[in-house]
Amino acid sequence: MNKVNVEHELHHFLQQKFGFTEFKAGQEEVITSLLNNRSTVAILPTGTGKSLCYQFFGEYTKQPVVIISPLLSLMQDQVEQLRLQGEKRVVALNSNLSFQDKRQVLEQLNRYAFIYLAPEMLRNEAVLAALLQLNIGLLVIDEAHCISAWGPDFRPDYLQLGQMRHQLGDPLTLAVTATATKRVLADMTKLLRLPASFKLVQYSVDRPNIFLATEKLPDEQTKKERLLSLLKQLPGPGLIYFSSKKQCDELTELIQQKTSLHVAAYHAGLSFAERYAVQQQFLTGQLDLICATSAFGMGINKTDIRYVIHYHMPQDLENYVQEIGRAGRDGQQSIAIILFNENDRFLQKRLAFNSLPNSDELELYQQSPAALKSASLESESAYLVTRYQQMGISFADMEQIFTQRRTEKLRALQQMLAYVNYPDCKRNFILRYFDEERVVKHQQNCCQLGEESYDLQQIFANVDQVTNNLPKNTPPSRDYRQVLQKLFRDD
DNA sequence: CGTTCCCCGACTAGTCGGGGAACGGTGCTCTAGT
Repeated sequence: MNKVNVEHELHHFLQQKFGFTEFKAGQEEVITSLLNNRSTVAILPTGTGKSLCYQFFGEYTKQPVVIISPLLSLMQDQVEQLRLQGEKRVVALNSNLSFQDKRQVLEQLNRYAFIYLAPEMLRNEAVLAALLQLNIGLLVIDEAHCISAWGPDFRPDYLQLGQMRHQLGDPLTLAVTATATKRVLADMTKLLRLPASFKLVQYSVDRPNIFLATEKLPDEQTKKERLLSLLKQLPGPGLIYFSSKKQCDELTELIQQKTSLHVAAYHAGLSFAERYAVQQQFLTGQLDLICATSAFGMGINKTDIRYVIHYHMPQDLENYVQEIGRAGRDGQQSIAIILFNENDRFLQKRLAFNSLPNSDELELYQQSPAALKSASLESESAYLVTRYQQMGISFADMEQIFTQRRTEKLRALQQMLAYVNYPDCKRNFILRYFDEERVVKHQQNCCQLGEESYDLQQIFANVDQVTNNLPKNTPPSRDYRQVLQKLFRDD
């Protein structure tokens, strides 16, 4: 079949199976690359329908697709979405399944077209054995930046994915993410052990419809006042990010008291059910804004978020771009604002340092395996040391790895601070950080230069059209209570 | 790692400063017992 016919057939299939008339940017390129049997890394901006790429491949080739996903809620969403599309041969193989259900799924794994699981699940030998029986058509690493961002100090099983991939017979692989610097891309390909011939499909991280601003405030009190005044002026819905659960709760309460906005907090201190309820209320428009920690956001498909405010700047620009990328997916004008106080830098510094075991800790654990064992249930760093040991990494190497990792984190934080203080076009700063050679011309509605003031009314001049102009592909709204009941019917 | 805040004792009756505590994000899985 010649190229034109193939293209025609892919479009025809897209229309028939998914009901779309056009591919979004990058989708066709990724799918074609996979159909040519080339492992692919896809760096596509948020909201471009990355999951369609592998869904299409699975449906088109009728081969099973295994998706490695970082979060249970993300798997849940994707499974539901596929079921809504009429695909019933889909399963999330995780700890939400009862022992019996899990055994049953594993015995009949070949009945499923799409299998979701977390990297930790691959440690389970029964799971690995069942996957080996399968003729995997495509292995997908969803949110693949997690390999580099979470693997070394938080989710060590991400570091094992390359070995797991090899054990599964080096299947055709697709790694997808919205953000990756050259260094993160190098981490991904190395840790996944991708063949040198892999195809890179990369689009700019730039989101031109998001105005970028940073404001320096002398103290906490002025910061709060500025936040409240912004909330009274900004069109919603919106999102505020915090680096502390405590302050996230406190500010949620303050906003409830001082404004008429409907607001809720979202962080890991809440139960799964509470988090799910908040998320659904936000998606269905019952909440005007969410105050959240970095726990919120991955896999959130809300197209009309108008602003993302950072009450605390994040630890690096990768996270920043991920977080502000949740705004304006409908393509309409949106804004990202960092409220910065000099003391905020210490908060991030603490977080960067304390997440990793220090040399005293390592020495203690090395001398006393009993101390390590008893601590590993409670202490994050002891758990990490245990897992590194299981991977066959010596204490000496661990010390080196953690030291290097700390240095990297500090360097990334320095860049974040440099961004906050950057006097020139912030958009260009981001593009440079992500190694893009392209330079954008600074123009109206791009960003705030230096510390000049910016005019919200002018930026949002066309916002009235915005709120009434929802995109056509909005998923059908569901009553979250029904879903919750379904999820917890056994409890 | 570094700031902030609170307590308390010391020199001289309210301020100075030293010590110490608090601050702090992201999630998977498995197990035992209900």
